[in-house]
Amino acid sequence: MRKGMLEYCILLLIHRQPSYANDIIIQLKEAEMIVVEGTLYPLLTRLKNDKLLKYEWRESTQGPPRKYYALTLDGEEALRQLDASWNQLSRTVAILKTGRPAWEAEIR
Amino acid sequence: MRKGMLEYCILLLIHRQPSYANDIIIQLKEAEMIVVEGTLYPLLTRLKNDKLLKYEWRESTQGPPRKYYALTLDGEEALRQLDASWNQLSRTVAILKTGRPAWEAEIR
DNA sequence: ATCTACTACTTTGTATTACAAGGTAATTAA
DNA sequence: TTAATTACCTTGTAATACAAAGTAGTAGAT
Repeated sequence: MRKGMLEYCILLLIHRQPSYANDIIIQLKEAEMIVVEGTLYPLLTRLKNDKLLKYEWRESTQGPPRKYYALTLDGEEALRQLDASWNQLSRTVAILKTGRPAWEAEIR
Repeated sequence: MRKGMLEYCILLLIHRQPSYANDIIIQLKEAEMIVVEGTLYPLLTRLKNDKLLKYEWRESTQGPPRKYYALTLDGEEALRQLDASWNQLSRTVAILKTGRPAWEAEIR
């Protein structure tokens, strides 16, 4: 069920604050979405190639430098699209649960 | 983003009322989730093989007989699991949108 | 100085989900 | 008997995510 959600979650997260891979893994874990490196790195690379993300190298006080990712303008636009898709998906589930659209759920 | 959601949506729908393939496509379309035959039939077959669904043949007044699918006990249990996963996913998105869990969203 | 541990990033192979396209078979109507 | 309709099924492909293994830069201990 989580498939395809990861991209959305990552864009949400980076939209709040530029982050590097380990930041992202930790923050997703706090939101109870477990992700491993082997999933995350290829996805970040793809999002960068698709021009939704950009990155800059930043020095770390304890270890090698890190790629800090941030949204591009295209990324902001993609995030708005994904917000819309998520809202649509929520409505779909609500309809399928009740048999009618959520906005008329209160009708007796 | 919809990946993996289809199984949940189908179980939700069949839980409400036993249905055959075309019923399911129409009801999903009403809930604004578009699915085609080539996706649905293999999925129904898999869910049957996994013992989450069972079916019975029913005559139709205008055409060949139809396979009406219904949930098995295992299917009901799987649906409860998927409900929990969906609720978790909703919480995750809420957390990632605000930076904090939804249940403390009202704190000023 | 160099060895070790740690951190960060990367690659390869595999399973799963969904779609596109095309195909088979039963029923009804012309 | 042919054509149209309905219902179900199969094959090949793309995308997502994971497991596992690998590469390389930095810091600290000896």
